Amino acid sequence: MRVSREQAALNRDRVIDTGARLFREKGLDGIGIADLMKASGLTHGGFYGQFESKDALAAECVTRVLGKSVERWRRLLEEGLLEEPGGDPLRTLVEDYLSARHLNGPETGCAFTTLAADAARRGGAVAQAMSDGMEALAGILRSILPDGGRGRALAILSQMAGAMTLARATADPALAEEMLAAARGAILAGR
Amino acid sequence: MRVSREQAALNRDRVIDTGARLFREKGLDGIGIADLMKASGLTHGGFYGQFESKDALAAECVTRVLGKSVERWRRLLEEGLLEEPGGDPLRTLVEDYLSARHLNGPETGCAFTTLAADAARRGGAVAQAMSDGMEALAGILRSILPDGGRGRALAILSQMAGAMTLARATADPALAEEMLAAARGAILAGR
DNA sequence: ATTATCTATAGATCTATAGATAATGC
DNA sequence: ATTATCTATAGATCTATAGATAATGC
Repeated sequence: MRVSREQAALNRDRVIDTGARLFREKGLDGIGIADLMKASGLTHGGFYGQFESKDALAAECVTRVLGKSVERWRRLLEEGLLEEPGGDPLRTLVEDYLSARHLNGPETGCAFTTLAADAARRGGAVAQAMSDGMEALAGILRSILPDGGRGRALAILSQMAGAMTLARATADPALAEEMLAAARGAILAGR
Repeated sequence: MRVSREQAALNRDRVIDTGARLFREKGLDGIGIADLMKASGLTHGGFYGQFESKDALAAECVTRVLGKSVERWRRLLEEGLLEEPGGDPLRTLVEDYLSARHLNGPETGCAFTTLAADAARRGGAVAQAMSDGMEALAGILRSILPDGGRGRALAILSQMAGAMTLARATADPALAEEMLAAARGAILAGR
């Protein structure tokens, strides 16, 4: 039954990865600990040896997901710079975020678009993880904006998150694509 | 036990109002039928005589909430026009939406900011109600934009919804207010 | 006779905990 | 000896339905 410390750490890590996916897919109230642990290949009761509560796991998942977004944005900017030294870094990020791939893959996408309302309701560590992620992503945006303004970075961040959130809530694929295109246009024109 | 048709219609209406509030406050998965009916002054089992399912009620609630937003926007524009004939209608709407009042009152606020992610997961009638609301609100925005462009209207709509959603998800009130101010600035400058 | 609402329940799920087990790490 | 994981369960909640009740509306 018992595994090595190393394996236990890997198991814990896998639970966070599973939560990161299932919470985005089903919402924080849409998946239970038992199913989450089963999807991680562990049993229900084992959860509470690794995490204090469901909220604590949710906060770790949000931190991980937004950390992955930071990594992705940095990589996109690096690669874009290498491929095309005089390119348009903001366009690179915006087209990646407001893409059909992101629209159709909420379970692997930005936590803002799937978990922001849940975070607002729960507050605490989950909301703190959201705040930290916002600061980090806004910082990246500032670094590639001509004036480097924090306000402009926050506006772009919320424009991107809002457009993807509404596009997914739509019953009409054409309206969804219009929403994304409109936001891409507004962000890239407003400079 | 049985009440008149008129009273039954009033009871049904009250359940929708209760759902409109509690769903926004707690999320679609955060409140059950039994508690919702109790909050409406009725018993659990009575629900299924009035609604086919929880999803069906949720769709009616989204329709009602976004209908109220349409009413509110129309009223704000009418009143603004009466008070100041040469005023700034877009500013009126944006300042009302991106306000501290709206930030602190999700249970009476725009459905986009509280229920969009849930609608994306559920699809069906709930997502259809979201789509219809988006079209209606975008139409109002178009009517007050100088070029009347649908793209610009959709961009403004998602900018407003996104900024409020992220502002509420924040653990830091200062960051929340920065987010709202940034979006107000971006929308009103981008004309 | 119809029907709005009621009580009661099925059957499934929820978070969290208690205590057992068995392998690790000292 | 410690501890990662297990089984089992408490106690609460979930959606939905069945069948009873009693007042309305014909």
